[in-house]
Amino acid sequence: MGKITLPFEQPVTAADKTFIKLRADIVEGDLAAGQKLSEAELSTKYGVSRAVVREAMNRLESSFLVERKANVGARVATLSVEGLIELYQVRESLEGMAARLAAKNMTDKEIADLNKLLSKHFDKVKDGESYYQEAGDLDFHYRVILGSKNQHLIDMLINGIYHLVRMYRVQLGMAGPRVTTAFDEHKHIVQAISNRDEELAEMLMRRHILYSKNNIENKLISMQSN
Amino acid sequence: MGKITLPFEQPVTAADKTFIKLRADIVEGDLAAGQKLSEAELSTKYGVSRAVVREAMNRLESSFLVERKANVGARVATLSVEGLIELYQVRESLEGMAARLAAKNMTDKEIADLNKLLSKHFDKVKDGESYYQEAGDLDFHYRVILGSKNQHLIDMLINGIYHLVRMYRVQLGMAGPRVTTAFDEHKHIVQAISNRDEELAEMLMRRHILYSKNNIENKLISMQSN
DNA sequence: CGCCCCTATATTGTCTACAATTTACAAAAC
DNA sequence: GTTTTGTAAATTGTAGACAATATAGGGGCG
Repeated sequence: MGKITLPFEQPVTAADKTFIKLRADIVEGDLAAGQKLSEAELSTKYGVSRAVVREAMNRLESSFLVERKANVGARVATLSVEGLIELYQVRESLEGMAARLAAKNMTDKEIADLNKLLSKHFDKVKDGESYYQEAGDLDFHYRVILGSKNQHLIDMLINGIYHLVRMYRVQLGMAGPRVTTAFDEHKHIVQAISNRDEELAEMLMRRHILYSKNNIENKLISMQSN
Repeated sequence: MGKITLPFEQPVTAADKTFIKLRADIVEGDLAAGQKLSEAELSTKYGVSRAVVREAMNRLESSFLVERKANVGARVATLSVEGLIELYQVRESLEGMAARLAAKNMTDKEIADLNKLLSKHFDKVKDGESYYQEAGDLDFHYRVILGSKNQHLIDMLINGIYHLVRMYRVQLGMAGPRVTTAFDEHKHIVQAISNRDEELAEMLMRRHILYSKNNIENKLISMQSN
C-alpha cells in the first residue's frame, strides 16, 4: 500500500531499525515538528543505546528530517510555507530530470506496468476513495524516479527529500480536490514517457509538481489564518 | 582561492575536523578511489577514537564520497564514466534551478559582485594561468548556488555532491581547452541573471553544465584507452 | 582433486563510562 | 529592580571495552 520506503537490502542492524522507526514517528507526527530530541529519552524509549540513536539521527539529518547543532542537540524539522516552497522547487527540478531520464531509460515492460498501475488507481478513485490518491500519487512518482536509472537521483529523492514531502502531506492531512486533476496529469506524463518524448515528459512533470505545490501552499496558508 | 567548503559556523567538534580532513584526503586522492577504509587505521592515523571516525564517515556517506555496507565496512567512492554522467545529470537539474532562482532572488549588489568576480577572473586567465579556471569556475557556480537562497538546494549541492565533482576534477587533472569558452558561457549566464530572465538563466546554466560534462567525459574515455 | 564445512582471526556494531560544553538558576553588584 | 556572574545540573561529545558478524585458511569428506 503506502510502501514507500524500500529501505535496505536486509534491514539488519539495530541502527537501521531505529532509524526507520524514528523516521516513521517523525513523518506521522508522533514526534511533533520542532520538538527537541533528547538522546537519553529516545535511548530508553526505543530500547537501544545512545550510540545507535546518534547513528540514526545522523541519517535523519541527511534526510532533512532533524536539525542538529553541536553541543546543543537535535530538533525535529519545523514545517513552514517557505520550507515547503523550497522543497517543491527542488522536487520540480529533480523529478523533472527523473521524468526526462525515465522517458529515455525505462524498458517497454516497465512502461507497460506503469500504465497498468495508472488505470488500476483510476478504477479505485472512480469510486471516490480519496485515500488511495495519497498512496497512488506517491507510487506513481516513485516508479518514475526509479525509472530514471540514475542512482544519485534516486538516492537524493527516495532517501533524501521524499520523506519530508510525506511529512508535509501527512501533517497537512492531504487528499483534496486535486484528485482527478492529478490523474489527468499523471496520464499525460505517462503518455510522454511512452512516446519517449524526454522534453515533454520533463516539462509536464515540472508543471504537475508546480500545481501540486500551489495546491498545498494554499491549504497551508488558509490553515495558518485560523 | 579554492575556498569551496564554508564548513561550519565554528568548526568545533573533533568529528567536524576529522570529517573535513578525511574529505580533503579523499578528494585529493590521498585516499585512493575504491580503497577500503578501516575504522581502526583511520582512528590511529587521525588520532581520534573510532566513534568520531564513524561519525565522520556517516557524513561522508551522505556526500556520496564513501559507500558503506553493514558489517563489512566502508570504501572510498569509485569513479566511473557512468557515475560521472549521472552526477552531471543531477548537477544540470539542480544548478539549472539554482540559476533560475538566483535570477529571481539575488540582490542587485550580489549581482554586481558577481560581475566583478567574473572580470577579475577574466583578467587572470588572459595571462594564461589556467589553474585559476578551476577555482574560478567553482567560485562562480558557488555564488550562483548561494544566490538561489534555497537552503535545501544549497545543502544538496554544496555539502552534497560538489565535493564529488571536485574529486572527479582533481583526479582527472582538469584545466583544459574549455577555459575561454567557459568564460563566455559564464558571462552570458550572468547577463541573464542581471536581466532577471529566469527562464534563460536556467537554460544557459543547463547547457553550460552539459558542455562541461561532455568535455570531461571525453577526457575520461581517452584516458581509459591508454 | 575439488568442494564444503568448520574454526580462528579480524573488523564492524553496540554498550557503558567519562570528559567537555551548554543551560538554568541563584546570588551579588550596580 | 535589573543586570551580571559564578556555580550546579543536565546534555552532548568522546573514548575504550565487549558482542556480533564477516572473512580467510585449513582440514575433512565426497
